[in-house]
Amino acid sequence: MRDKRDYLLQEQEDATMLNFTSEIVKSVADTGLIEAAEAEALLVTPPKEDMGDYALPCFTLAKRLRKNPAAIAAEIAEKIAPSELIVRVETQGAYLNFFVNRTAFVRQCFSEISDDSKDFGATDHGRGKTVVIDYSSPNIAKEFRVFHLRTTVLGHALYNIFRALGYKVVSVNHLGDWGTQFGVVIAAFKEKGDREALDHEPLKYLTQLYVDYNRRMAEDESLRETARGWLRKLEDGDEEAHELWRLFCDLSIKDFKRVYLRLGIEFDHYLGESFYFRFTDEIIRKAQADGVAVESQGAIVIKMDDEDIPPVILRKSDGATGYHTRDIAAAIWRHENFGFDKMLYVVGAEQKLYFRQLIEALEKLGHGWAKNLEHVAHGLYLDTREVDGVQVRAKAGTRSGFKVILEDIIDDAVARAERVIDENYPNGFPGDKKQAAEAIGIGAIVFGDLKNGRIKDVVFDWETVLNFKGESGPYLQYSHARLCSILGKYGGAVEREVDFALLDDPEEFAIARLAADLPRILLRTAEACEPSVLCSYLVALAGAFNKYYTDISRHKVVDPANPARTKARVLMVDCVRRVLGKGLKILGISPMEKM
RNA sequence: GCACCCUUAGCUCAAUGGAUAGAGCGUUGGCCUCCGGAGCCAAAGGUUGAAGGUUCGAGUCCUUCAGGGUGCGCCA
Repeated sequence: MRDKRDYLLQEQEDATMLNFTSEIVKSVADTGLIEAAEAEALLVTPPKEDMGDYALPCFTLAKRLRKNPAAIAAEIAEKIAPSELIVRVETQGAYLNFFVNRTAFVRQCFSEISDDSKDFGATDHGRGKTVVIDYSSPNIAKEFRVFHLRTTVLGHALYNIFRALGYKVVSVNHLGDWGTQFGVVIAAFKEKGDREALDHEPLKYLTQLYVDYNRRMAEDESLRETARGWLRKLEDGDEEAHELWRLFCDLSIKDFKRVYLRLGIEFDHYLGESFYFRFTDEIIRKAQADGVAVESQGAIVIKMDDEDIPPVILRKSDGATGYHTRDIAAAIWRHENFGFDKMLYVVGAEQKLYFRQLIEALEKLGHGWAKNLEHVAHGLYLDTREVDGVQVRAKAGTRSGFKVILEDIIDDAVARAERVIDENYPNGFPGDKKQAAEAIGIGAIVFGDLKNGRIKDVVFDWETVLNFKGESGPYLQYSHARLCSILGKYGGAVEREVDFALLDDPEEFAIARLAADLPRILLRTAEACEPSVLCSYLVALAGAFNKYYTDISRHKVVDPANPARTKARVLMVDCVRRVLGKGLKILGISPMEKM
């Protein structure tokens, strides 16, 4: 028995990482100068390692106690006796700095992470709760463009995060498969449609038809009328219109699924707007009967409390239903069928007003649960281009002439990954090169998107996306592959009972602190619906390990001359690998074992 | 015109109201006899758009202004 304190800790089988913070909170609360809850909220990590492991700023106490904050800190410090977990308390000005028992910390951290009976990072935060996530939701008959990447990748990451936190998660792809655009596409196809071209590249061809007809429609009112006519026929159940619509939908979904498959995304439900059309008549009838909806300028609308906000249009003056009507029906149907506690709409920030209207309309219709709907707004992809010699930013879209097909971007990133593999493996890659390139290219694109704060507009920059160095998906994947490689070099099974006192290097403690943070990071990510939090965390973790690893003279992991230390370090490597791998999977990126 | 969002290093972005504002890219200079160089280290780069205010403490909260973006009844 090397250290009695370690023995004591071993008996606390269900100890969690939070023990360290709760011990600190308890010790300061015991002084009677501050409440436990307040202390917990104030607890921070010092900016520099030598200042301590946890810190409590005492400024807020100064006013209440009418004393100099530095004096208060000193007073508290004096009353705290060292314990098994907290070995020392120091003051620096008004800051109270705590130093933990690092061996105990490292033991607890790595024991928990390596415990296969527990899913480290997972919590029961969402047990018994259901969250519905509405994301991606592309429009039928329109190409899947780079703009869709944000909602698709964000929604998928949120899906994984909420699931990790114990929620029941239902993903819904609210396909844009109804509305005026179908009048346009059917009219265009009837006019000069080519079945062969359609079968060859459905989305590309349908988009062409749409763009072309749309442009001519702006100048020719009769074309507009024809399109409106086809939409009416579609809504009235006309057989020919319905048949064409079905064909366009089937071909489009097939194209979308090919992209989703590459991104590793599956939806629990593909329920487009057309599915909810059957409920809209009843909703409108009831809204009118209840006096919630009124006639206005030939349309049937729900007026908003704030007169400056335009009303929700349930039925347009031409008799067709609106986008809002189908979303109202969708929300009600989902509430009846999924019984959600929360529903997230992962949709661009430009639709903020739209969702505010939707929620208010649902509340007016008597659905109190509408307060559980949240618009998880994200920024736009912007394109930079020169106009009259100046760089301007503009929304990337078909109309502006900037057209980037998502699949083309994926292909380019994958091709780039393949080139890098060829450079690094002149004698051939030991494994499935195509598969590796696919995972790396997609990792680059997915991470390149998610690392941005979601509300920020993203300027699409090839240089950044295709640069696999630095803060990138491939950097994290590479770090993971290297961790795997070290374990492969070690060869044996990872042992969990090791001499933790041998992990006494400050860098090892820093790695443990980061690794131990995963559960807290996942909670923060979910609460803010902000996967960029998890992204920064993973970069910090990988960076801490890469730094440690590079100093081979001091930190050689596998060292036959020192078997006991090797075992301890191998456990640490395995734990970092587990945390990094878990984080990457949540983001929707493949953790590579070799690349 | 009105509403909402954004503005941090040359570029792209970080920073639960807390200590000296951090990364990456790019630039310059280092580091493979040894577990994978898609890595690591270092240098240079800042009046956090401007001015007030709240606070013990503001990149962060409030007000005004400037610049940019987005939206504003029958597109989805």
